[in-house]
Order: sequence, then structure tokens, then C-alpha cells
Amino acid sequence: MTAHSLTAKASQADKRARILRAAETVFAEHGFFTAKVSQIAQEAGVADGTIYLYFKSKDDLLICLFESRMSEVCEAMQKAIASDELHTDKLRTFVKTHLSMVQAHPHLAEVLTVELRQSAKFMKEHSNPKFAEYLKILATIIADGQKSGELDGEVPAPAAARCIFGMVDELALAWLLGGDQKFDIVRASDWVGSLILRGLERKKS
Amino acid sequence: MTAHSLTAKASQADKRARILRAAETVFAEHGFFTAKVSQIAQEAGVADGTIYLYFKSKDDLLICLFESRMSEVCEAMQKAIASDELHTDKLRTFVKTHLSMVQAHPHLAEVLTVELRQSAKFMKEHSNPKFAEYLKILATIIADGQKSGELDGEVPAPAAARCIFGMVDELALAWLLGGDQKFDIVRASDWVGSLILRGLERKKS
Amino acid sequence: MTAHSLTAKASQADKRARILRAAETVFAEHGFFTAKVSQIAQEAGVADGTIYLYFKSKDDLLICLFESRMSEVCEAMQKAIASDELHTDKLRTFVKTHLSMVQAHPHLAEVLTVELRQSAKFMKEHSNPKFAEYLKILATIIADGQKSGELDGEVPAPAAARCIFGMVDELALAWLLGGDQKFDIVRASDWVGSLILRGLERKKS
Amino acid sequence: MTAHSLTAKASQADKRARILRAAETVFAEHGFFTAKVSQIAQEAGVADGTIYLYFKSKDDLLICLFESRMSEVCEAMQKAIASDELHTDKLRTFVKTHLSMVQAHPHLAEVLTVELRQSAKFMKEHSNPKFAEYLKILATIIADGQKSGELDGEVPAPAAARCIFGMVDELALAWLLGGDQKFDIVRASDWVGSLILRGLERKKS
DNA sequence: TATGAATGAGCGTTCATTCAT
DNA sequence: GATGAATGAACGCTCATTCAT
Repeated sequence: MTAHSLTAKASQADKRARILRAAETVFAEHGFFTAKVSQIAQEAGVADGTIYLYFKSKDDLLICLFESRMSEVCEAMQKAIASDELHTDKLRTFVKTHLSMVQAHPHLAEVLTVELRQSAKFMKEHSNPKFAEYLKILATIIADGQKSGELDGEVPAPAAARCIFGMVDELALAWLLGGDQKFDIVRASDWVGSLILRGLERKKS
Repeated sequence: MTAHSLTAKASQADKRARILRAAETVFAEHGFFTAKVSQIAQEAGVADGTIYLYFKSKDDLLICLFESRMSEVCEAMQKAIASDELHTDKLRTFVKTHLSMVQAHPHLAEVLTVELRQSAKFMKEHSNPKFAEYLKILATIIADGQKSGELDGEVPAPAAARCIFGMVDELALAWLLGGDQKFDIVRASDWVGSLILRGLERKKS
Repeated sequence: MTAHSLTAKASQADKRARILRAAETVFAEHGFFTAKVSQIAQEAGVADGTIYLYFKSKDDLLICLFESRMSEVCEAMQKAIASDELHTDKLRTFVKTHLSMVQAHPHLAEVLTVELRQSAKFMKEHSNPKFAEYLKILATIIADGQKSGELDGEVPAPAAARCIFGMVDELALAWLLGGDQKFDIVRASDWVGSLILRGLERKKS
Repeated sequence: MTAHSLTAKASQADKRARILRAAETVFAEHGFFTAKVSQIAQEAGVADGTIYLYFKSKDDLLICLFESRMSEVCEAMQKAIASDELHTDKLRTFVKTHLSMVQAHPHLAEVLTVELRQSAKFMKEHSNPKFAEYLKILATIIADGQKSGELDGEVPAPAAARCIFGMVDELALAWLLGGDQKFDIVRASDWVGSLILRGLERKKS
């Protein structure tokens, strides 16, 4: 491969990435339907038509954004939980990592939390394998914990995973839409940990 | 008030209700942005223009639909939990009632679960008091339970409420988008009850 | 039918007709592909969107224009040849009527002569029954004349019809594109008559 | 001139010719307006931009294609009629040669027959001298035949030429668009010969 | 010379909203 | 009040053309 083609490839990859980043920002700010392709182009510093060199359509742009970001999120999550020994710790890490990512990348979180749902409509066909993978990470922790006896087996792991995801997703949404008086979302992860591990019921000593 | 005006009022109220019902159906099926006002008019059996006699705009129609339905939902929920003595039972009832309503009114659930989120964007300003009321019912159960000593006080009631809402909302979404192989969403409410009251951690003894 | 609906129908029919007339003018002047829908709307004195209340698309507008005009042309032609006794006279009348219509309605002729051909591409599927009908009128004259012994039977009637149509169509084109120095197209019909009936070859005697 | 520049020249001419050939194919298949420059580039095996090294624009490409092909056609026609003694034979040869070329080069015929007409619009200004030359060949045969007494002088030669061209052009079109059930276009040239020389009228013996 | 990624003006079409009836 | 034909602003996408390499 020549130096030239390397540069070209780099430039192309860079442009694609810039468009994705711009889409993230604009979708987060305006929502998918209200966002204009030309806004994304402007934000990315490219011409409108350029977007269509890298993506088939506005829909495709959203789908690719999801896949790209969810891949990174899954990878980050796998790394984060790897160092924990106990499955209860893995669960706490999962929650804290998720909420930390929301805090660190609010635009991305906005898209994943708000737009993912709306687009579930037109992603139903696409069936979003990356999101399934994310849920799988969580379900696996729980299933393994149940097998090892650390966790109670009453609730099936996939259902429990879905519930826990719902909790952190809802907290993320509340925080994202919270406007000015934002609570400390990372601290909130302790509450979630407590809730899912020990429940609300008063323990008799 | 003449008989005539009574009839007129009834007819008016009826037409408004029919439009709301049509909007519920169409928004559920197509999503807010993809839904056409003329579809709603057709579904309601009125002319396109008639909708604008009862609602300021398409946005307004969505907002009014929320307020109207959430009022009913709140009322139904208040009634449902009234007969329980224990706050733990109230919590279980809340979850079961919520998921039963999802099963009974999937169109409405679709709108509240999917469209509410997306529209959070343009409802941020509107700040959705009815949804706040719904959360309040849940938070009050928890706060009261904590005060009475039934429930552990570690997690602040509003945060716990939000978490629990997130769980049931996510389950609702999973069920709604589930297509054919729908799990038994009402049975799932036992899992949620177990999860939020006793947690996942294995109890010794 | 009420007076109201009569008016409405009349107004609608009128608007559709106005759009067709505008399309005729604009397609004639600019050609189908170069013509803009908004130009047609402006020429018709309606809003852009109004066109789509009466026609499915720009393509559909062209197709409907063809069908509508060719129907009238066929009818006019049938009337014109009805009064002739001899088939040779019918042939001369056909040619003269065709070229007279070209002179009287140059915009229409432009569309039928120039755009019909180009659009043959996308009308191949549509197979243009109205044009076939027009050719059929001509072919029938010839076939009947051959049967009656007035005309020579050497050339199959459909082929002869096609040839004669080609002649007048080409003359029409030459005249339409002639710019300023337009020859007398109606007088030219005598030439065509002479050519198709007696041929170019010098008659001995 | 160096060997290098010779090669370069040859390569250049070759590339230009390849582009023209590609344009012929693509214009024939899709029509001028629907054809994409990039399709032509692909068909020619060159980059999009390369086309603009040899042609000013898409329009120019069409014009150059016409001029180039019509030159060849005129030349071929001159050769074909050269060997005939009688002008009636020259006429028959003209018709047969024209239709044979259509059969041998349907893509070219498609462009000349269909696109030429549509583009008459934007070739009006250009006034297409090559096409005039082609007509001139035909008109000269007729004029000479009239002078020599072989042909009747009633119809002015240019008009007669136009008519005859119209006939063969229309037959060509019918054949090109005929789809599957294609008639024998070369045999049809006998009909045309009969028609233009002896006419349709029944000759009294 | 050749390339092909990038450009951006331009257009067909949609649809929320209005208003004459 | 009720209608629904008409409106026209708005937008996703295309593609002829350019130009840095």
C-alpha cells in the first residue's frame, strides 16, 4: 500500500468519523426527525452531498451511528467489568460504568437513550444486534452469578438484565433531561447497586 | 341550557374523544413524526380541518393525548393501590397494574413508552406534570413505606421510584416490540416485585 | 346532485384542465426533463402542491396529457374523414387534418412529436394505446381502400400507415423547429398526398 | 514528433473514442437525460473527471457523438449509392442502407432516432449541420432524378427528402421499440421503395 | 494526463395548516 | 361547527462538474 493510499484512506476514515460525530451532536440536540441533514453536514464541515458518499440515507446514518457507538460501548464495558472478581462487583461496575459514560458523553447518551427507543420502530426490522450484545453482557454477569451461587436464581437472568438496564436507562434519561439542577448521576449508581442487590425491603437483623 | 346545546356539547366532546382515540392508534402504529394528520382524521372519521377546531396543532394533539391518558392512568392506579394495607403490597400492585394496563392497552402503552421519550425533547419545556404525578404516586408509596419502617431508607424515595418506573417501562417496551413471541408480561411483574423488594443477592440461611 | 357539488366538480375539472394546459405549454417550451413542476404550477396559477392533488407525479402528468390530447385528436380525426367517400380522399384528408392541427396547436404538436418519442422510453411499458388507436385509423383507411380496389395491395396496410405517419410527423417536426422561416405546412399536405398516392416515379404516357 | 507523443496521441484518440462508444451505449439504453455521466465513465473504463478532459459537458458529449456518427453515416451512405446508375435505384439503396444500418447498429440508431428528436430542443441553436448533410444526400438524389426526368417534379426535392426520411425514421423507431416481435426491417425497405416510387394508388393497367 | 472524492445548486414531493364554502 | 381543496415552505437526495493530488 502506497503512502498516497494511506493518506486517502485516513482522510476518508476521518471524514466518515467526522460525519458520525456531527450526527451524534445534531441528533442529540434536535432528535432524529427534526434534525436536518444539512445541519449535520455543516456541523461536520462537509457539503450536504458528501454525507451520501459515506451513508446511504439519513436513516442509514442513524443506524451506523448506533452500531459504531454501541460497539465501542460494549468493548468499554467488557474491559470495565473484567477486573472484578465477584459478580456482585461486576454488577455494581456495570451500573457505574454505564452512568459514567452517560455523564462523559451526554450527546451519545441522548441519542442512545432517546432516539434508540423512538427508532425502535424502524430498527425493529434491523433488530439491533449491538444492543442485544450489550444486554447480553449484563445477562451473562447475572447468569454466572446465579450459577456460582452469589446471586439468587429466582428471576431469570435475561429478565433481570432487562430490568436493570431499564433502571439505568431511566436514570440516564432523567439526568439528561434534568436541565440545570442535575443530580450526581454517578453517585446514583450506588443506589441502583443497593436496590438491585439487596432490594427495598427492610432487612430484619 | 337547551336540549340542543346539550346535544351539541355531547357531540363536541364525543368528537374530541374520537380524535384522541384515533391519534392514540395512529401514533402507536406509525410514531408521532411519521404519522400524518390526515390519517388521524380518517381514523376518527372527521375532516382534516376538524382536528384544528379541537387542537392547536399536531404537537398539541400529542400533548393533550398524554395529559388525558395519564390522568386516567393515575386515577386507575390510585384506585388499584388503595385497597392494599402494606406498602410492599402497594408496590407489587403498582407494578402489576402498570404491566396489566400495558397488556390491555398496547396502543396507549406504545405512545406513552416510545413516543413520550422521543417527545421528551419537545415536552421538556412542557415539563409534563401528569407524568410527574404518576412518579409521585410511586415515590409516595416508597416514602411512606420507609417512614413506617417497612422499607429500607437507604435509597431516596424519588430515586427508587424512578428506578422502578424504568424497570417496568423497559419491560413494557420489550413486550411491545417483542413481535410474535411475547412473554407473559403480567407474570413478569412477580419478578419485578421480587427484584425491587429482595434484590438479587443470595440470602443466607 | 346539489348545485354545490356541481360547482365543486366544475371547479375541480377546471383546475385539472388548467394544469394539463399549463403542462402542455411548459413541456412544449422546455421539454419534459428540463421543465420544472413549479413552472407548470405557476403557468397554471396554482400552488406546486396542487398538482399532486390531480396527478401522481410529473411522469403521470405527462402520461395523462398524452392520453387526454390523443383522445381528442383521434375523435377530431374520425370526424374529419367521415364525410369523404373515396379512400384516397380520406387519406388526403387525414394528412391535411393532421398538419392543420399541428399548425393550430403547435404546443400540443411539439409535445406529441418531440416528447412522445423521447418518452417512448418510459411509455414502452405503458404501450400508449391512444397512439395505437391513431395509427389504427390510418391503417383502416388503407386496408379498406385496398379491399375496395382503390388502393394497391402491395404494401401491408399497417406498414403503410406507419410510413405515412412518419412522413407527416417529420414534416411537423421540421415545421415546428423551423424557427422563423416557416413554410406553409398545410400546403405541404398536397405534396404528401401526391407522394403517397402516386409516388415519385415519372408516369409515362 | 517523438514515439512517445505518437503513443500519447493514439492513446488520447483511443480514450476519446471509447468515451463516445460508451456514451452511445448508455444514451441508447437510458436516454440522454436519465443517463448518468458516471455510468458513461464506468462503461468507458475511465474516471468521471476524464470525460471532461475530452468534452466540455454532458451536452457537448451528445453533440460530439452526433457529429462523429453522422459523419460516418453520411460517408457510408455516399459510398452505398455511388454504384447505382439510376436515381430510382439510388433511392431504393438509400432506404435499404439506412434500415440496414439501423439493424446493424441499434444503439446508434436509438440515439439518432430518439435522442436526436428530444434534443432537437437544444440542438435547434446548434442546427446540426451533419443532419442537414444527410438530408442533402437524399434531396440531391431526388433533384437529380427530377432533372434527368426519371422522377416526377411535382413535389419539391427537399420536401420529398424530408418525407422519405420521416418514413424510414419512423420504421426504425417502430422496429427499435418493437421489443421481441421485431419485423424484418430490411425487407420493409422494399415497401418503402414501392411506396415512394409508385404510390398507393391502384395503377390502371 | 488521469483520478475520483467532494461539492452544492437544484428539484420533486410531502404534509401541517388554513379558509372559503 | 364541519369540510377538504388548496397552499407553499421545507427537505432529502441527486448528479454534473471541479480540482487537489
